[in-house]
Amino acid sequence: MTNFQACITCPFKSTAAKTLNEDELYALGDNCAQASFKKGNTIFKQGIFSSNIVYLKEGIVQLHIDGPTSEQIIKISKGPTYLGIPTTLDEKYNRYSATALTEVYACFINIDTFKTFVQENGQFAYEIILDLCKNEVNLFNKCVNRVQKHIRGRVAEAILFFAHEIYNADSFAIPLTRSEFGNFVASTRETVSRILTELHTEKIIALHGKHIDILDNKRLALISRSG
DNA sequence: GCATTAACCACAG
DNA sequence: CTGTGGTTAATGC
Repeated sequence: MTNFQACITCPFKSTAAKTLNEDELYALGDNCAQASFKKGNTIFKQGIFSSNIVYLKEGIVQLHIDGPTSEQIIKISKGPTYLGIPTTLDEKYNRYSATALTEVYACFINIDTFKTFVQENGQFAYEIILDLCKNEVNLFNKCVNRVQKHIRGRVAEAILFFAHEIYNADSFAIPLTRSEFGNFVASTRETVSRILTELHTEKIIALHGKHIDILDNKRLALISRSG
């Protein structure tokens, strides 16, 4: 099975890839490979040599880094999105890892092909830069919030993040264990567990294991804001 | 001092 | 793996 058809007709094309002309799309198809991953699989790993840009077509992924004391979840991303541009373009070895939180379909794009597009197609390069910019600003905010908000605010923010950015719904199942959730909001599983039951008894959310229904968006947003 | 916050520990289901 | 209770260190009033 050849790839180039897949790229031309791919329904998950990135905004950047939409700027590519037919020849470039064929080139992309010839220089990338698709792979699928099951929940828990490693997509790429910190410290391992990397020569591909990863494009996440479908699925949810956690990016994590081996910190001074333990593994730290940096970010949770949902496809379609690029995954490893910062860790591939400028670095010989991956500076962080990506692990599937759901079933994942991803394309591994040859780095030289990707670089050629950036160098020769200004529109493509612009869309990539735009993406990286949004990302950086977003992470700046996350960084400040993680340091300055109280744990209740961070948990509330995380719930709203899943609702708005990942599931686009007020009812969903968190793709993390309590322990991972704790890690994600820079806290512990015990504390997160307590806050969640608190929010439940306060009728701000309905909680059934990993399932969360947001009952009171206003109060949740208030808690997220006021920290 | 006294209260609050949140981590750490331990144990049960 | 998760929830809960007790303990404790740090911080604020």
